[in-house]
Amino acid sequence: MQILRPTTERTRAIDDSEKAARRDTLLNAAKTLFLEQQPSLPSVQAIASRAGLAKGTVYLYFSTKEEIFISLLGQMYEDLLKQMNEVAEKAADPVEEMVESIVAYTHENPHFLPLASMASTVLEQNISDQHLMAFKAMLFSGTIRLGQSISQTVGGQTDAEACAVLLVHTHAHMLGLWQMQQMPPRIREALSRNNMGLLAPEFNQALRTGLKALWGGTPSPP
Amino acid sequence: MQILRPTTERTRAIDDSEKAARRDTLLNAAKTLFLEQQPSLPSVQAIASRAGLAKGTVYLYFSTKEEIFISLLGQMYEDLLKQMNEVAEKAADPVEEMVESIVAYTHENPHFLPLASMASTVLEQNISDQHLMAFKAMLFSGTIRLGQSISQTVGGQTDAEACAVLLVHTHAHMLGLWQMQQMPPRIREALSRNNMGLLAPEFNQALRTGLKALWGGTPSPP
Amino acid sequence: MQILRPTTERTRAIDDSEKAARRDTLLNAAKTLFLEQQPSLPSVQAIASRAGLAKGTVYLYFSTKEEIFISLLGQMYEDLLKQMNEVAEKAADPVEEMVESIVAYTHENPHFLPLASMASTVLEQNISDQHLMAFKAMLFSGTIRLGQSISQTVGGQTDAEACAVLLVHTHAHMLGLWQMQQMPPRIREALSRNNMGLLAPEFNQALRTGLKALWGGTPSPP
Amino acid sequence: MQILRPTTERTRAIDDSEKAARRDTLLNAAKTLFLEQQPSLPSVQAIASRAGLAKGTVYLYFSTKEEIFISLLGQMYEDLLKQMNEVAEKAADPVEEMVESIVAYTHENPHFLPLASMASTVLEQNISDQHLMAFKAMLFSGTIRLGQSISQTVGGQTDAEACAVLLVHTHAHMLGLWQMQQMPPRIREALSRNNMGLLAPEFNQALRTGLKALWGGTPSPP
DNA sequence: CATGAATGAGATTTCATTCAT
DNA sequence: TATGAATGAAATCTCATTCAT
Repeated sequence: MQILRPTTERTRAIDDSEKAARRDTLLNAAKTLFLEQQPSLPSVQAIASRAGLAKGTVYLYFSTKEEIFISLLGQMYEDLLKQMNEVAEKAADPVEEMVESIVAYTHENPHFLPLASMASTVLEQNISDQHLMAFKAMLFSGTIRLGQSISQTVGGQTDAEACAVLLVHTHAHMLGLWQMQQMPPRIREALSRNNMGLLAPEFNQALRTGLKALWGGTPSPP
Repeated sequence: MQILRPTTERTRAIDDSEKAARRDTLLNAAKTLFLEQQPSLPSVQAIASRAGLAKGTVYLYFSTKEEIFISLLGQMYEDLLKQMNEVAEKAADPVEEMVESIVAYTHENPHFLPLASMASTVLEQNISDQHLMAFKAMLFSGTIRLGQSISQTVGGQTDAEACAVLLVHTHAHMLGLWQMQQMPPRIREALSRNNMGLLAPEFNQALRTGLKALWGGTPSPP
Repeated sequence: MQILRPTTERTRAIDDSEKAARRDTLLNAAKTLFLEQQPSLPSVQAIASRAGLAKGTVYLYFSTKEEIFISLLGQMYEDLLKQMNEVAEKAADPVEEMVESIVAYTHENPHFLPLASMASTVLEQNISDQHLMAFKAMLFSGTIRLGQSISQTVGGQTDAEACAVLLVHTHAHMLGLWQMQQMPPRIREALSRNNMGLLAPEFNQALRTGLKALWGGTPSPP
Repeated sequence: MQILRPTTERTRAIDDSEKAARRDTLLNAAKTLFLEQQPSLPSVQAIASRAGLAKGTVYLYFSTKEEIFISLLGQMYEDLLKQMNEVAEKAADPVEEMVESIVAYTHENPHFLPLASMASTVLEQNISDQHLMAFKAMLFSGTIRLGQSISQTVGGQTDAEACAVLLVHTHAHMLGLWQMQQMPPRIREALSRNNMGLLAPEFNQALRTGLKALWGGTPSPP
């Protein structure tokens, strides 16, 4: 009696879970290739080959290449927001821990900020309004929810909405800082040699500094 | 004795001023076209035609298309830094006035932030190390200088270096905020209709808020 | 005693009449879609969807897309030949009435001539020899039969074979005329505006003229 | 002193005659390939390779693949009309000689009728209105001119306009006949084996028969 | 019988850059 | 210096057909 049949042996994704798995395979292939050839998006052919599928198959799961990467990015935002939420709910010093959460996340997901930086200039240019709105809606609800968590944790003095606004600024700050320090290693070294390291701020440290300033008005619980 | 020959009839730029003029013609054409078809960069053919020149001629003045736009962007950063410097030197409330200076500049130069947002992901990917370093060096010295001005204006409690660091954060914040609110008008409207306006913060106002928080620790002169 | 089970709920065509019905459903879907998007053949996916079936099911009934349309075309030729036969058997002026029969048929079946025009260049390129021969055989026997009818009606001076040859010419003439006048409406209007209407002859009238000339030698019965 | 420099050594078509030559090279490559793989149009890549040029170069001379073939077809119609004109001007029996002219032309240019048969269903579907109108205008003026020649030759009883109309019918008949006899050799043989040769009329002979009937009313000069 | 996931060949077109003239 | 012809690498996306389920 056969019970265990490895799903990987199926050549067709028939039910929804198999389809989701195949979608994930494609997303992973896209992620891997993007990491290899940053900052340009890999071609659909390359993604398909890496996933062991045909080019046409990719278009069964995503309707444009950019949709693949928005999807990847959306997943990451969701993960990050969830992780920050968990932190916010039990943190003694939410700001400090949020920063650490972001820093850790970007470290574990090195394609997150490169992709996030392409969102407005590249990715959002070739996806349907519907997908874009879904992405934004997810971002919105996650931000609101996180704002509420933080507000509750730090006490009543900062309301949820103010927290949400601060989160938007946090996001902007993170994006901008990352782009500033983003450059080919040889350029970074050259800047460093010429004492212009100011222009290539170390991301983690700069983020801590920046966010503390931004959230500074928010009193930590005594 | 100079024989009068109308410069407009000359088809070749012989001396340096003529060359500079031709370069400017190209930069202006590039700027105009970019404004028309944001957020994608216009083609070299389009830039050349708009400038009344042939495609090959563009490559006598710039070695890649991206170099044109980095050049345009560099000019704008220079202008903005200079303008902020003037403000910083005589401002009563430097932070307030710096924000207004940025807001005014971005208003007068609507291609500034779109281009700045493409710097790390698009423009810097296809220019020579040399040009990139020149761009960074200009940015560096401008930042240092502005930091000094601000430091002097606000008094000795905040040193020049700290001001430079704050300027880097200011830059990051501006970039990130702009990217967050950047989206097709119909998406903006849809967000607004769904009470998700939080995700499309009004740039000027958000920048004021953000920068005040960032610079907040800096005491204004009594 | 037949148990009532609504045929529409059956998802499988078991007996031959059900299979024929399903085939007809597909043919109708193909016809409708072709009329909508002339002059290109609709996709198999579109035909299947319109018929309420899956794409793979189409291939249970036809082995290529072109076979669907050859089938449709064959049906129409059969109908037309039959209709002309009826006319020929009792007509006072067979040529005159044949023309009217064709004109009426093409009017009632607007997809007939567009498809017939694609026969040699598109449809016949992707069907099996067997199907092509069946199509030709049907055409042949129909032509022969009609030739005999006409021959009998008009009297012994024109033999059946000569009539069949004239029918082949009739067919050719009809096809060619239709293709000449076939063009996008805006082009037709432009031709008309420039007094080049000669190139877009009105089909019905031109067919009458042409066929009268072709059959002219055939004496009508006194 | 170098005088003769073979134009074929130039790698760039600078002046108009060189450009025309290059266009011809492409048209010839297209013609050759079409003859080899009739009835499908060769790919642009194949045409470019055959011409010893790059794919992009093709698009400097033609804006779509279909434009190449309409151009080829237009050239052929022009040649044929001119040739028929010469014949008509001095022929004793214009109809007879016109038929021979067509037969000879189609024999020497075996890609003529295959392409002409694709005109309305394939070629005209992907070219600009402008090119299509130019094609039609050429056809129109050639037809008018030929009609006048014929009218003059045969004497005043058939006016030029009637001749033009007959030419349109001649064209239609030729197209239709060719399509009827057009089929893969093995099918032709099978028809023949089954005594269905009627359906694959020998083009030259059938054309003679058809055109004589069409032009029959036109009295030859005594 | 029916399904629809998977395939993968193919086709068009753009455009930055080079380099012969 | 200036030109613009030529290049050719991409890149996206469609769709007829197959075949595992």
